[in-house]
Amino acid sequence: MIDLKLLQKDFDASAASLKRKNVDSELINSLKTLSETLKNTKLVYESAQAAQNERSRLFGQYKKEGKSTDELKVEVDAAKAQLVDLLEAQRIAEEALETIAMRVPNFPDSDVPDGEDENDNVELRKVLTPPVFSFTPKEHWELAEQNGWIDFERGVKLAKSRFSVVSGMGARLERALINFMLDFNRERGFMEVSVPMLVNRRALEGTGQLPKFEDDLFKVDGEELFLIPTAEVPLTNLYQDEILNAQDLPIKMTGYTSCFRKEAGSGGRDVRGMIRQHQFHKVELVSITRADQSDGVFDEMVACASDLLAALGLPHRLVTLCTGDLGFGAARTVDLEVWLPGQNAYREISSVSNTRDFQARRAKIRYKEEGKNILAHTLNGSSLAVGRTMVAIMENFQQEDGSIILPTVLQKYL
RNA sequence: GGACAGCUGGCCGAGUGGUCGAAGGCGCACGCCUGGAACGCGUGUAAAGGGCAACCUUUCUAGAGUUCGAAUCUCUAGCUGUCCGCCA
Repeated sequence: MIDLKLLQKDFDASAASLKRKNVDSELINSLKTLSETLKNTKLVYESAQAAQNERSRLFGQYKKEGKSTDELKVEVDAAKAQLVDLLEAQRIAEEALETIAMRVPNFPDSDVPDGEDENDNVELRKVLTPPVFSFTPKEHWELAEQNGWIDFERGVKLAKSRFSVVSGMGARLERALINFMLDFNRERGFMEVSVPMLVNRRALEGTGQLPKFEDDLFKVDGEELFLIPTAEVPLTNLYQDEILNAQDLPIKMTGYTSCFRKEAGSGGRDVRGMIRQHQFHKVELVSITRADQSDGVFDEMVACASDLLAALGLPHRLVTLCTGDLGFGAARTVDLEVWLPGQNAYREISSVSNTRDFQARRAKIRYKEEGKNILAHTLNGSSLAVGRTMVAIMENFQQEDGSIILPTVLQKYL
């Protein structure tokens, strides 16, 4: 959630900032109006309540002193009805504000480039040179089927479309990648954590998936539980509603989970192959930091993911997302796009975001510094999406006969 | 699934109707002590919101109720623990 005080205090600048993220200006205006209404409503209620509290205090005093309370009781009863109405008005104002505020995205950082969509993202740098082939490189699904690694049909038989089965060397590669990634991240100072893959509504509100994006989530029937779309949700919410010691920060974590997404809005994109599945594996990085640490940790996380790709020998590039392509909770995001020879294109394999205090405000993650409670900064990044890494390995290291040479760093994991 | 017990501040824990936002302890911060530290001693220390000072409001798991007044009484839900049952 954005800082509503800031919106009040510096409305023009805040509104301009949100507009860069394509937030409807009517929404911004109503946010302002609603928070002002709430403030006024509260003021009225609170002074009425203060008067009532005083009368109740007197009541006790009169009883002790043996004075008559008859007159006071008439007063108290009269004020009571009014208080109920005022409280109800306040509740309505609160609800109205929250309904909107929880659906407003985060401010982008001021230095994030303006833009409409992914075409306006800005390339930071390229790492490693794409391989040159003496033959026409195949796309990964062809290679996967030829090598017997992935069985798309049987995945559909077991569940539905966008599910697949990985077997043989494919399954071993998947497991090797997960272990390699976790070890790599751990060596960079990220503590390994294993978390639930089902979470409650509160957790998803904390990181911003709810209330706005419920259609993208798989929900367990009859339970208030959802399958996680990313390990970012449980890892970040680990510290939900806690006040941390400043000296314990930054907390840097890595975790492996399966992720589940409905891919509701993805239309017919990437239906073939394993780029966009309902269930996929991902090793995630999450950090909780002090406000002054998050830029530094952000760079560490980007470097960690990029170095991981480099260690696997995978050519990739780093791009800064423009305002229009930025996610709901992100103030800034760097995407890592891996080179896919079969598609002759760079495709997203990791996304590292700094949400600043946006998630922390929702999830109430704070730290104590000089006696004050300060909202923490939370960051998340994939390191890496396992399925897409397999795709990249297949396409980049394919031979003319369709066989695949696996990266040497994985040898000890296979 | 059944029975019983519990849920209080960063943590532990006292508190059974009226200055209780809550004793005490731990932790933490500052000061004294010390060559420096530990120990010891002293002081301070819940959160959110509003004025941004005094102060006011809200919060003792959540919701509803009783009452002039609820951490304290009643009901419901959730969670935790223990025992039993069931199943891996």
